Amino acid sequence: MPIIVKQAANLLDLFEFFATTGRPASLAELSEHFGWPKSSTFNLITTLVERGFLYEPRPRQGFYPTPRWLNLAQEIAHAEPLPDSLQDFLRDLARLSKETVWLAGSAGQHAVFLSVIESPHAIRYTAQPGKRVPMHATATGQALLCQMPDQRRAVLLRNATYERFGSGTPMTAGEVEAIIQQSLKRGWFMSASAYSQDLGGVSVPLPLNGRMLSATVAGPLFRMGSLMEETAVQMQAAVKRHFGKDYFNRHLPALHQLP
Amino acid sequence: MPIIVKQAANLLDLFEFFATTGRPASLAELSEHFGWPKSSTFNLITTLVERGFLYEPRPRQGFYPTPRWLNLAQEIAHAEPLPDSLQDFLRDLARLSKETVWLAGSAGQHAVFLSVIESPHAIRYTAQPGKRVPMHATATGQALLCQMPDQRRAVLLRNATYERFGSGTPMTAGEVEAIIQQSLKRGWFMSASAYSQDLGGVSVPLPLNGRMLSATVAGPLFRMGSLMEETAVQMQAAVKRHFGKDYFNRHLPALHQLP
DNA sequence: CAGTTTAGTTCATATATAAAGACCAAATGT
DNA sequence: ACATTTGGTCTTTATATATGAACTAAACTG
Repeated sequence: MPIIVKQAANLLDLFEFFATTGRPASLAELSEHFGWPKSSTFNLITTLVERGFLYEPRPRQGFYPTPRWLNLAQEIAHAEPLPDSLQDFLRDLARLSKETVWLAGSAGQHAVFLSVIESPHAIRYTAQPGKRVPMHATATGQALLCQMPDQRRAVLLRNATYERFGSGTPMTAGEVEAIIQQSLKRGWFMSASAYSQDLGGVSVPLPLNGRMLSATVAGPLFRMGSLMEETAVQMQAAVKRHFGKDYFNRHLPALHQLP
Repeated sequence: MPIIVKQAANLLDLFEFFATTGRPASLAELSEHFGWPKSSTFNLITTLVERGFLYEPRPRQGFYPTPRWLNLAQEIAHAEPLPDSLQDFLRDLARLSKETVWLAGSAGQHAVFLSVIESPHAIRYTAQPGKRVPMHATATGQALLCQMPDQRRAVLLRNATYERFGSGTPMTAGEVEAIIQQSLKRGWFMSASAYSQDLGGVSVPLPLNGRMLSATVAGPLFRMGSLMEETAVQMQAAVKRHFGKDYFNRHLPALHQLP
């Protein structure tokens, strides 16, 4: 249903492939690995080479991405950075909670993870930047939704596709809206197996100079279950420490402030 | 003639676009900027969003690449790094020569710039990682060619397309081979307007743990013209400083060593 | 060094896809 | 509150493109 541009997606696959293998790869290897016809693989590689994104570190030992990727990615990240204060804040959360923590933004009907610090526990929630979860069915997403103008939120929730992911998945726009209002009154957003099985999490909205973000702490329900309220208090305190005592008053008056 | 995968190239264009503008862009903006139909632009953006490579920093203010790009690029760069010693070496060359210096590897018939430090002079040679120049017609490329097994070099030179770029461009495989032999005997590779007009440069081959690299110092001919020999001596000395006194003996016995 | 296997390249064509245009929604201005 | 403009989405189809197959060149192997 969604229109995927095949060769753009293939290029991303290739990019991810090199990131995980970390080794040069020959045409034959790539063709084999992805199940692409040799000729197609050839064309794609040629394109990348022509544009200076792929080279041969060692003669006849295969191709590898040039530092150009890193260069461009750094320029991009540098121009519209997640402020250092945010990274500090995240690190703080990670340290206090010992669970996996992340920052998310929005993209259509989904929340996208922008920065992740994984828990040190062996059993933990695992994710990386770029991971997407449905906005309406997750605490992370709801903490984004609550920052939108009412009208836009209404539109988004109307167009959402309501699928049952777990026991607590909301199935109508009304339900989601109710959860959001209730969460604002409570002061934090909660998820407990609504989207990811056995996952418990606490999210807070985090508007920052016009950017619409949210922060989440999450882990296995058996660890998080009883600690949610406590985690929420910690999170709000951390927000105030990092972004100013009156941060919520100024940017999120609708959110209940915990003691 | 070369087969370019259009949508892969478009994706690269988009990537580069964000790196240069550094701002979020809406579908309409992108469509307008590239002259792509709205529908095509939509499809491409959708693909990127679906894969977690694009998000909306601010509601309705357009899309921007997620940190995922940076993440992957860092993993890639980290797994097969240009050693720090190489970067130090480059910096040293830049400081000594006050000209633009770079490191290059090979990709098909071209040399690709992997790392560049630009001259502080207002009039200087400008380049960035990913830039490609024909292997047979540049000092940078010839310094790579000389490291190949004779047979591979022969094949490459046979398949090369000989185009006249400037006064000194070699036009046959034989000419290139002669230049290479002569340069090895001299101890360094020279270019003077053979490919880039008014550009003078000195290159040395730089094989490093199996990798086939070359280093080049280049600037406008009016500055470099009389300093080539001197620059070459400095470069060889720098190589010995950074990679060991007997580096050339061990890795490049064919290269004449300057006093 | 000849024979065999593997790797890379080219090309015609069936097929998947990019794009034109119509449509819809939501801001913005009056 | 209405009209207008702007931004985003959907669908159909002509067309550009991905690919199978055939080919060439290089690397092994005994």
